[in-house]
Amino acid sequence: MQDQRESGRYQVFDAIRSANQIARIDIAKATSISPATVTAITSELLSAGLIKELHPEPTPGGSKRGRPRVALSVCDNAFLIAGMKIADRQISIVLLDFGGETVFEYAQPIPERRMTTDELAEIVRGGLHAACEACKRKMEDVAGLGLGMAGLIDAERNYIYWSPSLEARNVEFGDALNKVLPMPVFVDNDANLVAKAEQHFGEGQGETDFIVVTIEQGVGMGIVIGNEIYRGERGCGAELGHTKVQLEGAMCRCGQRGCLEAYVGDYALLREASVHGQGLPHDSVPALYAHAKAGDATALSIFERAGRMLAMGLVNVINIFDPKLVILSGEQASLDFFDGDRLLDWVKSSVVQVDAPLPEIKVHPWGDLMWAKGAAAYAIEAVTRLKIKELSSNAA
Amino acid sequence: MQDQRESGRYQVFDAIRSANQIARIDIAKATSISPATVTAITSELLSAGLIKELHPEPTPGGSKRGRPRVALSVCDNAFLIAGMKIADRQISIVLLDFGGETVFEYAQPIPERRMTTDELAEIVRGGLHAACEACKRKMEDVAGLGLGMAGLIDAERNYIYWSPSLEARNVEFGDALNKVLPMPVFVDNDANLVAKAEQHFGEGQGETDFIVVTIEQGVGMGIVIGNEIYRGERGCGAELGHTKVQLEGAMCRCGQRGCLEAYVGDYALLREASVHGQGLPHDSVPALYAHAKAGDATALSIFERAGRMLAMGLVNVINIFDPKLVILSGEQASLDFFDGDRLLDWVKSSVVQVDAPLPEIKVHPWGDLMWAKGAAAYAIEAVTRLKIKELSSNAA
DNA sequence: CATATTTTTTTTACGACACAAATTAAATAT
DNA sequence: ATATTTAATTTGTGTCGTAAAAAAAATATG
Repeated sequence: MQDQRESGRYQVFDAIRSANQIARIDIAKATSISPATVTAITSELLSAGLIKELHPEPTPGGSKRGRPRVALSVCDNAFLIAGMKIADRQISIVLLDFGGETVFEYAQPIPERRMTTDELAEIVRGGLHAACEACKRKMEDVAGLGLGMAGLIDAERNYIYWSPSLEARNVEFGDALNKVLPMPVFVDNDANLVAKAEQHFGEGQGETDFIVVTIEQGVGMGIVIGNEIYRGERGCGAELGHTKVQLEGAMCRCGQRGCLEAYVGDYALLREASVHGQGLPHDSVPALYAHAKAGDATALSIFERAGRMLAMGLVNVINIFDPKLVILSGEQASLDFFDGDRLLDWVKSSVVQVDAPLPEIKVHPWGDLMWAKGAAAYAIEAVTRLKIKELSSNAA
Repeated sequence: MQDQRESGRYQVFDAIRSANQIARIDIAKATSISPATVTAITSELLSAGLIKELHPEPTPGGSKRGRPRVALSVCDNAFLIAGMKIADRQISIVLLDFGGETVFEYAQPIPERRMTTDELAEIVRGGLHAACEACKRKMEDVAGLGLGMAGLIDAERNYIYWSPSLEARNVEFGDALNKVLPMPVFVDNDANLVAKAEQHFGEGQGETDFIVVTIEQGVGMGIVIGNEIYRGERGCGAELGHTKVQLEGAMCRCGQRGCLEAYVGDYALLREASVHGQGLPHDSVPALYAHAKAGDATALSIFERAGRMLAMGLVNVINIFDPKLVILSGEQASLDFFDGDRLLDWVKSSVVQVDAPLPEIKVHPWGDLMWAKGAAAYAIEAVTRLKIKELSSNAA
């Protein structure tokens, strides 16, 4: 984020991780760093134990003759990384090795939705401890923890302006966690972490600029510009869900009117159903959706309007950012509610028309664990940066 | 934009320009480059004629004793730079010296609004020629021309997807201009150029990240992130005016419905007035505004609704970018129409609420020439980069 | 089967660059 | 006159990345 100094080392390492396994000469090609420098850097990373040589050499892309290329890969067991998502009623934890492979998954219900800072910190500690126990690792083995939660969060400071999980506002949550956890912790808004997940494991692999829109209870957004999450001045931008789509519009749970979320959030759909009465279910979106599927005109119109509003939000994002790629990310069910194809048609007909290809819009359904994986990806990045910084200064 | 290689030289040069005059040691402090390197770089720039020593030494910040600091400043007369804005009915041209001081201003009516590519190129050439004549300079003296116009423009390619000034779509306007002009030309969307103008001459001086919203016939936006204009993938982002603020809303001149511009553009205001009849003027916004000022309830409500819609647009920008600074830029009259203070109150009450200072919102009225000055600032940047690149490669 | 060929990796030598430290320059204070 | 202070320049050093050369490790060939 701040300094691009140890860029060489980081670039090389990144090339290795994203390629999974790659020979030195291909690293040179991919990064346009000279082979000589690649040798220098890799030998350093090698002796630091961050990467390893794959000796059986499963002939990656090579040719028949000549010295065989020896593939490098990140040393999976160099560090253990944890990612955690704090949701309403449960926490999900994933443990990844340093290469990004899932080692263990774990979930645990939590008692209250809102807690004090110390209670929540204890929940985090306890959850991580339990997960480590369950897979017979020590918590001290975990080199970093990424933590995702809803709310307005300044990731650079591990600071929480507000979160539905916390009673207090303006919490130095990083401090509270450092008191009970031995490893560095990295807190971020969950939508940003979905962006990280897409970048490392999903549709954003290899892309330097894209936007992720998450659809669940609310609507979130993660903005990736130049491989970095864009966070704004105070770290609380990308609030697509509270973008206004109607002057003096529907009441949102944030207390303001006309927010996108007040039209497409689950509570917004149920609110409409309940007002109408007429036997429509108003306590479960899937149930309501079943009625729509069965052809109930009212239910259909509820989903249709919500979809149009969502399309409006997407259009605004595209008109503002002119991104190369937009990823619509959420659970399969949530995506179904809005009927991907119809949604995309609306979007395409409403963006500023240019005689150039429209931004690509990919729909990417995925499950609950991805939140935690995104958190872990964030932690892997941070730990890598730490370790490489250590390396650079040790060398000096 | 692409490579940060000759960063040292550029940083030093930039420090000199933005400080107007500054001693070497202060450059070192400001850029945290060592004095030794500053000496090396400045002597290079000096011998290239890009900067000069100010010998009378008007004691900048110095102290009493010791070797007196000698101030450096950019060599104003190193190059002559031109900026041009193409508007509906006229072109405005400004000639700046290399230090950013205005040398000459010039305006000229143009016959048609829409023209063929070659006609418009000829207008540009003719206008620049006339301006040079009028101040007794040769067109060959102009080292670069910045050109601003409305429309969807890919600045990096000098390519115009669409512009109200051109009959054709998808025009390689850079090529057309290169055929008739001897100097390099840099074309950009006018809203981006207002951002450049704010960055160099206005409220954006010294800021690395800010957003400029322009209010005139339409609504435009320029996004500055990390000192660079954000342009998006195809170079046609930041279309705030065509952001949707109402589902299935009012018809916009772009052919779509519900665009912000369809509520706050001048034609939108007049459309409302004309529908109502009742003696309200519907061919001049100032005239309509006079009625509002005089207390006409209908006229008032027209401006009020437009203002609320504009506030909605600003709120969306803030919720998405969480910027440090937003500059509202336009002619005094346009800003009056929307009543700055009331507008800001609406905005402040509708952004996502965080217990952290809100982004600063500055209102900056300015005149017609600023468009052209922004275009010139863009050209100065580009020419500087060219010259410093030349320097770097000549040294090698 | 020795030798040529090909391809990858490592080593070597060099040029860029920026910096710290030392030096020089140019003024004022005593 | 000489000391002091401050600014600018010079000098020598270390880092960094590269091109070119060398080495390594395989296959092809007569």
